[in-house]
Amino acid sequence: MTSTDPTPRPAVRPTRQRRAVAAALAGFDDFRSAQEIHDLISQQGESVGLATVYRTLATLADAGEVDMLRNEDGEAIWRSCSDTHHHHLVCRTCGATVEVEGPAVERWTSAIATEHGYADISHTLEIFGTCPACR
Amino acid sequence: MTSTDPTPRPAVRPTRQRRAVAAALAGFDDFRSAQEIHDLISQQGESVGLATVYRTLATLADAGEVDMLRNEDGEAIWRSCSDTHHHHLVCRTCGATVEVEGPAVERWTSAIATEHGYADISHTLEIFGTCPACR
DNA sequence: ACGCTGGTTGAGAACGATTGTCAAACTGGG
DNA sequence: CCCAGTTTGACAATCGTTCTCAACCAGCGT
Repeated sequence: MTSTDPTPRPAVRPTRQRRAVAAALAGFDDFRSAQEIHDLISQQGESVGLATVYRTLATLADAGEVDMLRNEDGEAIWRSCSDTHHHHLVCRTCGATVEVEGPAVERWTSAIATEHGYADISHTLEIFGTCPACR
Repeated sequence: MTSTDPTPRPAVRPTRQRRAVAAALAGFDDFRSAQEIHDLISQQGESVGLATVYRTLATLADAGEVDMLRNEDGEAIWRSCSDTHHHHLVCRTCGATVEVEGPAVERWTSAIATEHGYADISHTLEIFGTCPACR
């Protein structure tokens, strides 16, 4: 085989819209809803459809380039993230976010899961509180 | 004071509808959506409006008598629960649920939060996996 | 540079969960 | 039995998110 390109070739094209979303994500470090991100893009003079924002965020989330989690109302909120596994400490008033790591927690969850015979484990852990500035 | 009834008097009345929701909740031990609970009630011959199911579930959740969490689609799902603080190990295939407790995790989250100056802490922690029966 | 092919986009409709509205029905106390 | 405050239900209204589909654009071979 003459390097028959084994990769399925995702064919993700670098378009103006995707750049705009990436730029918007780079502009803040707390979690924002798709609507807010859409608004931010508009304020930056760009024009990107809301549906496209959703599509792009979903793609980025699949690629592991952004974190997506749900706030207490069940809305999806996103932000760019580091590539290591971590969790978040989020201010429920202003949204200020701190990435935290807890090896012990990771160990605990897999131990618990194994103990009950569960396989293929994943978990969600988010901490909400009021940050110093908002108290 | 002659016991001037300092409580705002919640006046939660035991109605047919509330009993029906409670009965439905007692009928299963995994998490179900409001719609599913509503359907279950119908199948049991009772007739309760969907809005009432939502209202009742919200009330029960406030009272701490049911757990409410969100599945991966962001939908709210409920089930009756024990009264101690705990988390869940949920099978992502069949929904089988195990309540788990992790004092260490509770301690860790509050420690992390305090360390960063966050107050009034709450947290969510759910573990998803494939149960023995579904493997 | 030109045209083709398939990924991408946008506007708006469609959707589905959840909440709000408001008059009618119900509950418990007096 | 009456009254005042709760609760309910049918349905409209929200709201976040996804779908639809024709127009558009990027990369590639010629």
